[in-house]
Amino acid sequence: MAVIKTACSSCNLRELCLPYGLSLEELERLDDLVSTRRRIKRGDSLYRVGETFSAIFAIRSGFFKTDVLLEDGREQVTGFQMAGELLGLDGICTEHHTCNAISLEDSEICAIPFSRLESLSREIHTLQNHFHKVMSREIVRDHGVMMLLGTMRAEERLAAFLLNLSQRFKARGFSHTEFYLRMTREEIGSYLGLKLETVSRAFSRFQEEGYVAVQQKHVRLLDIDQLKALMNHRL
Amino acid sequence: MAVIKTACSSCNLRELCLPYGLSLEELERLDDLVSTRRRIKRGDSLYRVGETFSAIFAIRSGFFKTDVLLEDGREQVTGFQMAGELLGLDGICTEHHTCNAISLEDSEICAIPFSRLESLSREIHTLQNHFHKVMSREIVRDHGVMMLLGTMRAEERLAAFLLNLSQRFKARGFSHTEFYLRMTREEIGSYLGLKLETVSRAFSRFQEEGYVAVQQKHVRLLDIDQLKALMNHRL
DNA sequence: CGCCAACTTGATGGCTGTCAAGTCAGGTGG
DNA sequence: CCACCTGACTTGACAGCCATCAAGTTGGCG
Repeated sequence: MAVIKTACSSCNLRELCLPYGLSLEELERLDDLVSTRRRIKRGDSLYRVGETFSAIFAIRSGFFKTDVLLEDGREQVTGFQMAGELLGLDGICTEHHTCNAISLEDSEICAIPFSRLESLSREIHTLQNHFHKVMSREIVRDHGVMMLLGTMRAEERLAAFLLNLSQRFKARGFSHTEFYLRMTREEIGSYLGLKLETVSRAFSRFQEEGYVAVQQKHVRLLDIDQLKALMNHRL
Repeated sequence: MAVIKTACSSCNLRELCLPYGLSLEELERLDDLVSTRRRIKRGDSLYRVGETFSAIFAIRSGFFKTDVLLEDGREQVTGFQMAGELLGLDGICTEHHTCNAISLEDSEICAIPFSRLESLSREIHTLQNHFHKVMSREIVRDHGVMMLLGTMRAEERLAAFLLNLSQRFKARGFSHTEFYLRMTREEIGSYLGLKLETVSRAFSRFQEEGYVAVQQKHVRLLDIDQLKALMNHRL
């Protein structure tokens, strides 16, 4: 677990991450707060259910999943997170983490001690408001997932999932039509409320229809409009 | 839309609602902020998708649902809210509401202008932290719903739903074994990702098994342990 | 009293889960 | 460098849960 000094002011994710909208002077104050950067190896967890919560984490590079486990072993993946996104918001309410955060590739995160974040956001209005927006965005995102799980059929869910990834890669300057999936079919399935075989079959059908080209974890979106249509109506 | 002056300091929900943990002096400052109480008639909406967000709302009495609509008409109920709970957190991130909040019985709400809530929580640490916890709790709650929608079967979902209501009524001093459902079978179904017929059948089976006694919207929980067992394992 | 929305119950079908076999890709060790 | 091994993935056959369609019942309200 390497620890490196980091600086938001020089981070190229600052327009996506917590610093969004801050002035230079404010940025420097945030630098003091973001104390440590940590490397997390693929497969390792950043935090686990039950651990005491003391910091939220910004992903500097890499890819994570969060999941919740039921007593009988069933797993629900609650989200996939990429660079610039925050992890750990679930821990605020009970001061203990309520899900597991597991890295899906070698990653780097910035730890932000929560009590100090609260102090600073009492002083910097912009930071306070932005943090509230980030939490609210998480709530809205969750509502989208509930919609997906509650009303959509298998292929609609997968289309929505791919389009969401596409958009997020685009926002980070990567190709929005071609990318590698960091997660397994089983993890996609868990997120979408489907079995891995169903995910696999949906991929195959998308390929037959010419909407996507899939080879294992490599995906190319060939017809985004069709995917959108498929997600909205039911064709 | 009647407007009445209200006071957190004299509200009997203050231990459940936003004032939780505040000192008397702090409570009085919150009173200044919670400007208006409003009555919402059954079936009316408190806010709708797209409206500009300016305040969050605390439910003083009554019962609400929040829902999201898909272009093709599909509805997902994202939650049911009762006295002491907050509505409108979804609107913070875009400054526009992203779901509809509809009252399921005649209700009263307190409007809390959001910018003033932010100001005050920059001054009152306790209020700031409590507000963060409320938002975080909402995120955790959503994860629970995702688990429910993603991994549970119809009867498990209904059992989880009934037990959740039971617990929340209990926290408000009402019977946790006997209550009226404010929502229709269709709304329960939408929340649980099921069709109304499936909800109805699950109720009937619970009744046959002696777990509950149902008559339309009146529910009595007869065997809470069995319901819990049904939710966790799969029997 | 009659209407209508909400609910219950039955019959049928289809989507997705389950079980099983086989393929593919990447990593390890000889 | 190649053979082997393992985990991830694909594909097929079948089954079951829940959706759909349909008819009938109940209860509340004008």
